[in-house]
Amino acid sequence: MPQARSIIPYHPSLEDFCSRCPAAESALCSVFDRESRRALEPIGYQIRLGRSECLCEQYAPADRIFNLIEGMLTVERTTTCGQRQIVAFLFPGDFLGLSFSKRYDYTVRAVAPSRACAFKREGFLDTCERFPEIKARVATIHNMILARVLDQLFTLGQKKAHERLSFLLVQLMERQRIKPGEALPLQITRQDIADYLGLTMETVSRAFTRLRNEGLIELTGSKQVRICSPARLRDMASNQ
Amino acid sequence: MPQARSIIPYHPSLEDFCSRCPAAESALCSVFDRESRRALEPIGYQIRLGRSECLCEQYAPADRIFNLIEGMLTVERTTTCGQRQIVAFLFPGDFLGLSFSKRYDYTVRAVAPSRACAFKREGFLDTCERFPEIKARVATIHNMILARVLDQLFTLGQKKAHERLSFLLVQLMERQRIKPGEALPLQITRQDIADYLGLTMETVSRAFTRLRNEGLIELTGSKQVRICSPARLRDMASNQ
DNA sequence: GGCGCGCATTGACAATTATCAATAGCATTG
DNA sequence: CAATGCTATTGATAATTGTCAATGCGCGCC
Repeated sequence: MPQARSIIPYHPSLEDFCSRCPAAESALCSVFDRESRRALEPIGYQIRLGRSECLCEQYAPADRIFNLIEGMLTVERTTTCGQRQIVAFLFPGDFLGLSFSKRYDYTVRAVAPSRACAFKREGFLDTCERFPEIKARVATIHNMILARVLDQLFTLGQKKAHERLSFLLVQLMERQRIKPGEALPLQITRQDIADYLGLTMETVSRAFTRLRNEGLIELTGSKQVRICSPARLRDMASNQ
Repeated sequence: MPQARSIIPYHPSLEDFCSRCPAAESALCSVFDRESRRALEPIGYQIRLGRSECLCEQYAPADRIFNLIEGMLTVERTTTCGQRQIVAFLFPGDFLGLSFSKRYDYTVRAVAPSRACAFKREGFLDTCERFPEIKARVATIHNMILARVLDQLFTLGQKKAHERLSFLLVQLMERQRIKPGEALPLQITRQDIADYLGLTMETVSRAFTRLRNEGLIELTGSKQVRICSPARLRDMASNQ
């Protein structure tokens, strides 16, 4: 398993980092004031990840928390017998690490070149103590995570292959704020999609073909989709 | 949808209620001292539920939180087209209600005659404010819920019918603290199991037969199982 | 005890998805 | 540009699960 390639100390230009951060308005740290941010400096890093490198690995001590700035990550679990389940895709602004136990329960892997802020867990929690808003924010995030996982659970339990794929496409569209008609960049492989939806690569591929034949999507490349009819796709995902 | 049948005001014998509560050592309220318990009196009820009656319903205003004392509940979501997904089974001592939004996202239904304590949400939260332990406790509970849902997600995404059933049986065994060899009371129907595991009733039935034929379980009645080999059942659930 | 009702099991068959294999597309590299 | 390797698509077939129907079992009710 490839590990993080380059780790860049957070200082000295943290002001720069944060003021130019593309995830600034959605990231957790946006609630911190300038002073607290300075307090975060000595415990912070910025991490760059290449494709398929890991931000953290299942069973490793959970001593850091992260904020994704740029790129796309998967949260996944793999069994000894090689089955992999992806439980989430993460996008810029997403925060991770606090809901886990002493050790990471999941491996977080980059599907595209990514950039993340990492903080020593303890120090970060100490800083958080001084911000009541942040607790509410973390609680909200946790609720959102639970809600998403429950949506996924419902999908895996009740839906057919093409419905599951519709569900994922709608979700990716919303999370990446793609407007109707705009091209949706997938970034992930068919295998990633399969491991998220509890299917095989081949079934996912056939589901793509089916949605294309029904005129719901256009495949403008194997990793780029145009959503022709978001409404009908949504119906496909939720209803019948 | 049948609603809660009998609602009994919490007072006047709250002391009695709590001191005799079979869920006392595991329930959330165990951290409250005598004084706080008195503060809960005016906002508390005790609710009795008959089979298939609901403690709360999807989309209803989430103004109450609950502690299950006796019986067994399902947490479920149903779509307009009639598909039902059970996301959890609840047992005495289990706490529910705080992770939800303004409205309940799920229906909570009794699968057996049950008894629960209900508290007005606001008042309960106010009381909680005075107990720092309770926040940690609630956080722990939420993490446990998330962990359980993720286990279920993994099962639905990666496992075959008989493996899914093994997973559920192991879980029921552990949650009800059944010792090896002891009879495991199921309480739930085959349909409930199917709706939890993302299968049909018939497939669940066949999975039972298969586990029986392989000598992992004995069916001592359609709602009572003896686990012959917990270890092998666990293997079946997790491994291959 | 007999009757009826609901739930569980089993069988036959259909639909869906997985598996295996072949081929195609596409990008990177020498 | 050809070669290579990886990913995606498609086809044929097998395995799994769903659907529909028949039967069995247990339990409460008269």
